[in-house]
Parts: sequence; structure tokens; C-alpha cells
Amino acid sequence: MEKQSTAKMLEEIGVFLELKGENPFKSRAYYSAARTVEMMGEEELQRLVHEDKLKDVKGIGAALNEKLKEYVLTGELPYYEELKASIPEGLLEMLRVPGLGPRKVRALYDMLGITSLAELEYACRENRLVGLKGFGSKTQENILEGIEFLRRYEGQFFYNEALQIAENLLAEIKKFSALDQVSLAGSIRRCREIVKDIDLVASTSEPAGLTGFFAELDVVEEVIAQGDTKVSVRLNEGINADLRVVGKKEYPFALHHFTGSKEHNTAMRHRARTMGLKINEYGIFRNGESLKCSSETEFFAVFGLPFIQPELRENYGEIEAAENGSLPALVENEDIRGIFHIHTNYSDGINTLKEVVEYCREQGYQYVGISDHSQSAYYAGGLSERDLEHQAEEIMALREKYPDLGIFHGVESDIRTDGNLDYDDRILEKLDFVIASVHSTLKMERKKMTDRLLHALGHPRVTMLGHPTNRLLLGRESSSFDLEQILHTALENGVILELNASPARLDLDWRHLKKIREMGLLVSINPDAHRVEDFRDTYLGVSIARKGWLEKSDVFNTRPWEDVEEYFQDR
DNA sequence: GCCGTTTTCGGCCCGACTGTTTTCAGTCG
Repeated sequence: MEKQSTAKMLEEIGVFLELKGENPFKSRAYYSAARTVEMMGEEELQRLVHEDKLKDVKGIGAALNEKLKEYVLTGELPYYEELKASIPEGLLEMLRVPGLGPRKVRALYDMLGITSLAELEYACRENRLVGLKGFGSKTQENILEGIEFLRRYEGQFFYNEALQIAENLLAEIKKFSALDQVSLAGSIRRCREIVKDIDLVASTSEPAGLTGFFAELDVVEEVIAQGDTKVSVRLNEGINADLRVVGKKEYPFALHHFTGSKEHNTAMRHRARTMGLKINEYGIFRNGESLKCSSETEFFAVFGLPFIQPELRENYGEIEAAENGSLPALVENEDIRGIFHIHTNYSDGINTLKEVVEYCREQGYQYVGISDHSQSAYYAGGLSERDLEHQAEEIMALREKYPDLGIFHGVESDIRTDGNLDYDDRILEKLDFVIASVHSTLKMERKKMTDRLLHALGHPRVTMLGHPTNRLLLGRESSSFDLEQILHTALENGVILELNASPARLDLDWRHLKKIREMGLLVSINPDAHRVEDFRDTYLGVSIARKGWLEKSDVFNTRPWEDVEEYFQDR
């Protein structure tokens, strides 16, 4: 049995027990066991079971030992199945409402018999929560808002999830024998952080054959519409995909048209009109006569423009920049030399320091910056001053062992509500770098939050501002503060801004990056990794950086090791 | 459910915030 599925099951048991109102510490035991299993090597769980040594692992006692043994050996656990069956499925859905936890969900189930989001919404509208013990009008209002919040984000997907689905789809389409060309288009091709559907453009001499082939793919759950030039389907992953099929000659025009954005296309059409031309998805026309283009590069050349990267096509000034030759040379994956904002198992990361270091060497990075959570981040196992010293010693040893990799010792320090950092200055002075981040009390009043951040930026040891807005895509709005003022102060104080590349954050937003670049601020593309697999999120960050017009020189972690070292020493 | 013992049951990571209370429970990070 895979350790991932085992960990997930333990996690679920924890949730079920909470919903049943069991002793919260019992749930915690399951959560902690889930984490322990997750941290094990791929074969370790199997081995421990077969050698009967599981019970020696901290956090696994007699009961968990028996259950895990049963699950690993038989692939089933009746305890889990029975527990799951005893709880209405809808209760899990209700837990997703912000502000609703297991106790409240349980209370709603017990007192009003509510077993789904729809029932919950109805009960709120009927004003039935107000009288309940522990509930009031404000709670009812918040729940309604929370449900609306969930609805608003329904049918939207993180870019990286949609991209993976889209690339698999692309690979399937390429199996069609009479295919000429095919490409992703739409918001995915433009690297939008949130995607509603997958757009594809293809050319072939057999359009009906291709649309039929596409509609018949295994990943297609339902065909919404199907003709000779367009197929709309719903994939079994829950996302819709549109394939537009054109002839070979029309391909560059269709690709440009369906890549968008709508705003970019409108601006291009406007430009075309001033030149006596007309654009649509089938071509560029002068007096009704079609011009010839074999690529998007030639398409732009018709208008006297160089190729405009798809990421930039948002009508954010890309056409003007193309015209006056000032399009940026966008940063590329290969430019990344090292990686910051890495968590290890000193705090809430999965991998050991040694594993992280070895992984970085395998990947060919020049350097890595370790930054675990600081002490007030209890929920994430933040490091005490003593832990930090211990970590420093281990890093010293690893530097000796692996002189070919730069290992920078940092910390992700919480910015407390008063704007102070989480350690004494004498501790911070020993570190190579400090990422200052807000993790709690995110909904401060605008002025207070601005002051809080300004205070932190004023600290001489702060190197980077971590996930500046604290937004979670499809989940949480940005904190409110005066960004302009923060940017200026960061510039004055030489603080690098993080582009947090975690798929749910992508914070700062690309819409701010162009301005940040114009101001001359530095950006570091950080994966905020909690396991080595997360390192690849850095390249998601690169996509967003490109969308924000950043060049190599704007990105701190494209710098070579020596330059980074120098930068830190000069602070 | 685990752990650690003053061996058989009591304690289990903290702090801010909100909304409900009139002293605290639940949620979130």
C-alpha cells in the first residue's frame, strides 16, 4: 500500500473523529500519525510493518500499530470504512465554508439535521440558525457569505493543475494521424493564474476526423457540442475543453485569435483598421483579400511588430512596447541559479536538511537558502533560538561536506502584529538572510497593516518580504495595505520582494510586477517548498514573472552564488 | 489515541480573533 494513500486515510479518520465529536486529542493522534507516515521513505512503512517495528515509532502506539498493519497487509481497514459510512458525505463539504469547523458542523447536524451545503444555505435563509446555542445572526450571515464565496470559485482551476491536464490532452491529440499542428491557446497559453477552461487550436486536412477523434478520447466525460470546426467537452477532471479546428493556412490566425486576450485582440484589430487591414480568426484581409502568414511571428510582422510572447498579451502596453522596440527579454527557467524559501523537517517541511541539500546538488543548483518557520508559528513547528543554533551547526557540517553548493542559512520570521520580528537581533545577525512574512491576523485595518509591514521593512536584518499580500487563490483575499508605500520603502531599504511560487499563492500578483520592475526593485522567485517535489513550483513562478514582464536581471535568484553572497554581506 | 510516569490516568503546542456570551467556545493559522 502506498504511503500517500495511507497518510490520506489517517488524515480522513482524524476529520471523521472530529465530526463525531470524539476527544480532539484522538484526532490529533491520527493527524500526527499521518504526518509521520508522510515523512517516511517510500519503502519504510512496508519495512517497518514486516519487521514489526512500527510500534517503536514515536506517535504510533498499540491501536495505530494494529490498524496500520492491517491496512498495509490487506489493503483495507474496516474501521475506516465504517467510520466513513457513519458520516453523511455533505458534512465534509460543509467544512469547506470559512468559519465552519467540525464542532459547528456537528452541531448543525445534530440540532437541525443539516447534511449538505444546499440544506445549510436554505436553513440560513430561513433564519433557523439564530436561535441555536452558540450561533447568532452574525454567524448565520458569515456562513451565507462563506457559501457564496465557495460558489464564486466553483469551476475555476489553478493554472498548474489545468496545465497538466491540458498537456496530457495535447499529447492525446498528437496521436491523430492526419494532424498538421496543434497548440494550447487561451488563458493557459497566456499563463493566467486561474483558468476556467482549456482552449486548443489545431489544423488538419481532415477536420471532421479530428473533431470525432477528440470527442472519443477516454478523458472526455461528456460532449457538450460537436461540429466540424469546434468541439466542446467536459473532461473527467471536471474542467471543460474547447478544440478549434482550422485548415493549415488559417492556423496562425486562429492561434493568435484564440490565444487572446480579448483586450489584446481588440487593440490589434484597432491597429489593423488604422492600417487599412481587417483581422479575424481566419486571416488578415486587405480589401477582402487574404494575406499569407505561416506563423505568429509573420502575423505580427504584418503590423510592423516583433513577436509578442503570449504571456504579455493582456493589452498592458505590449503592443506599444513592441512598436518602440522595448519588449522585455523575459526571464527563462534556465536562468534560475538557486532557490530560497525552503522548509525542512526542522519545522513543517517533509525532508531533512541533508535531503534538501543533496537534491539541490542533483538538480544542479548553485545555492539554496533554507528558511524554516520562526518560533511564534507554533502550528508549523517554528524554531526556537536553540533549534536555530542547532540547525546552524548542521549547515556548517553540510557546507564542509558539500563545498560545491552554497548553503545559506535563513529563517522565515513571522511579522508580529506590531511589526516586530520574532527573534532577538543578536539571533538574526547570525543568519545569512531573513524572509519576513505575515502569517496571522491577516485582516487588519488598512492603515494598521501598512504600518506593520513598514515597521518590518525598516528592520536592518530583513532581506525579503515573503508572500506580500497573503492572498490564497480561490480561497482568500489579499490583506489590505498601501502597496505603493510598501514598494517605495522596500526599494529604499534594499528589501527584495518575494514572488511566492506556491500554486495557491503566486503572490505578488503579476499585475504588480511590471511596475515593480519599472521601479527597479528586485524580485526573488521562491517556491516556499515543504518537500523537494515543490521545488518545481519555482518554474510556475517563472511563468508568472514572465507574465509580469520581468527580465533575468530583475530576478534575484538568477544571480550567481558569489553575487548573492556579496549581496547578503553588504546588508 | 499517545505518552510518561509520582505505573494507571491526566495532559496533550500557542495566540489572536470573532461572536457569542457575561466568561468562553470555536476557528484559524
